[in-house]
Amino acid sequence: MATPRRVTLNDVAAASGVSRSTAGFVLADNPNQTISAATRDRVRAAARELGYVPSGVARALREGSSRVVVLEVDWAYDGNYARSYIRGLDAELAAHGHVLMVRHGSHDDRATEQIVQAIEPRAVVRFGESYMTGHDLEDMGGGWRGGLAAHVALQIGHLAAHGHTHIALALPTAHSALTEARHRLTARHAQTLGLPAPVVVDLPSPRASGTAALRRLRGKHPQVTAIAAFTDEIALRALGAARDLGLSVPGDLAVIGFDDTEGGELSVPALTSVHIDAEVHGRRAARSLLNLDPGTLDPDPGHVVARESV
Amino acid sequence: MATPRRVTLNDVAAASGVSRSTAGFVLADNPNQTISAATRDRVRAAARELGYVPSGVARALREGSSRVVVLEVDWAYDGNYARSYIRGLDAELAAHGHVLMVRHGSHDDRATEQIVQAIEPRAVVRFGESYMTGHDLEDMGGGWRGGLAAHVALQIGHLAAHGHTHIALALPTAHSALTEARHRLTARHAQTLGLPAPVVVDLPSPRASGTAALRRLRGKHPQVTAIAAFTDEIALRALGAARDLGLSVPGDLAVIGFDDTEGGELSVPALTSVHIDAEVHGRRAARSLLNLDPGTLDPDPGHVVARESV
DNA sequence: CTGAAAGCGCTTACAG
DNA sequence: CTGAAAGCGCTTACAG
Repeated sequence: MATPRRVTLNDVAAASGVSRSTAGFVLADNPNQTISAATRDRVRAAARELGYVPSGVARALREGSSRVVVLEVDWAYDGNYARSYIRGLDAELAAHGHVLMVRHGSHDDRATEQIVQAIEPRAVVRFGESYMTGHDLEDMGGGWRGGLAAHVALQIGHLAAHGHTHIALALPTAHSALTEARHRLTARHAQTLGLPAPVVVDLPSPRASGTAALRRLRGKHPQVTAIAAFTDEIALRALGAARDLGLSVPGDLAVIGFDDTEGGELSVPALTSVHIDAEVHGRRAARSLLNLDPGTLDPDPGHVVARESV
Repeated sequence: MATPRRVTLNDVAAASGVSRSTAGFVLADNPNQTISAATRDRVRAAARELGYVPSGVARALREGSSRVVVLEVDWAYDGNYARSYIRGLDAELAAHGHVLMVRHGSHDDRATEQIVQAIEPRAVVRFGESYMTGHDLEDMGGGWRGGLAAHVALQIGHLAAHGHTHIALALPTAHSALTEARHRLTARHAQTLGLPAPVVVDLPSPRASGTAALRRLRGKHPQVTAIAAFTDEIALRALGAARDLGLSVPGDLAVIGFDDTEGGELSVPALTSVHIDAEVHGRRAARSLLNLDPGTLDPDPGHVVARESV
């Protein structure tokens, strides 16, 4: 079973009776070359007929980088944000002849280095990066219009609208630029609303540890009546801990999630959360990476899904 | 800011005063060439000093495929199986100079084709494939020893041990080779235990649909006292549906998950599930892909985490 | 309007 | 023990 030899540009050239150069110019739609319509048609037909697909590897060697974009993500993510972001990024890259690959796990520089050496991607993106900054994204990334700041405002605003003033922000154990940004934005919005600065709490897994952490929080900060969680996952831990402590939710303690997962829809009580559609974030990130005009797509503003936990 | 030109084999050869060929032979540890120890040392030192890293792209062009392995995964997965599988696969590939990349989303052939064209990976693996088959994996993949069959036996056996005889298997809406395998293996093990063939049920999202589906199941198959779910995620839907119907768990209906997620630990009632560590599966899949000796690693047999739902 | 040629960086059969 | 050379498949400046 010899692997069928791949169809190359040479084959296309031979089949259409032109030189490889000419075939290449036609297929690349090279604007600095004028090729007769007849030749163009012949070359295109031959390419189609032979099922010619350019070798990405050869192209990458020639051009200095491949048409691959690598997205680095940490482990925990299953919310709507990640899914829709990746969907958007993927679709937009595909529309411009690029391919998205994701790299999982904790990312030290050595691993990234290895990938760069292995496939020389056009770009390496860290998940969540454009969500925080968005400098060049006209207020879309970290901004107040459909960005992280806006989503934080939705979360804290919902709690405030239900009369909560002393809020704890539950962040994951491992800090990152994104947790910092969340903290900063949350504090800023609380201030805007005239609320005291939120205290930060770590509600770790497994369940018993989370419960212990919530008990400590209640002891140290008895005024806290609501928890704003970094993710639904962490909000679910808050729910479990509250239950272990015999606290009623939302009576004794309100809990609001972030990024609306299915787990939140099914929890007891059902979790109130911020729903975020990041497809446009993904699309714009793709365009920005490819140095294309960002376009006029507006990010979805997000909304609170009010269920039972606030 | 001119990008610092990459260090090539030519640079190493020049720096150590040998030809490119000789440098190449040394760095590849080519066994058909005898190179004097002095030369070898000079070349190695120069490579180290210059920070030489071979270009994966050039190598791929020359060798016909890159040292990249692509893992295709569908969307929903966040259990221990996937994490540990990917961890093992990644580590083992890395140990042999390869890099793992994952491709997300539903995988039509066109997308796969594009990736193959773009980076010519050494292999493309579908997530879960080796879990089902495992022909060449000495009973490890689909087999009864630390494989899918064994894990299914754990799940159904736990239900049987609690006196359940009429079991429903909750499969995802979208069928695949893996759902087929689960069904087949579940039916087989039920038969082994002398139980009637399990009925299959689809408990879809959103919550209301899942509830309706469970109601129909109860109407049609009133004898069913337990649900064995394809994943924890689906088990959680069963829990939500049972709650909506006023059913007590496990009193009126027992539910057992699969692949032990954090969501199951936090649910109400807490979910009993099958815990699976697939690191060895991942490692052996890597070795098999690379045509290496599978080694002597034994897969973790898995175990039931008994909580409150059975 | 079209073609011959160079070169991206590597591996390795072949000739000394 | 070491080197000159071919070739993987592409793109594109240059010469006709």
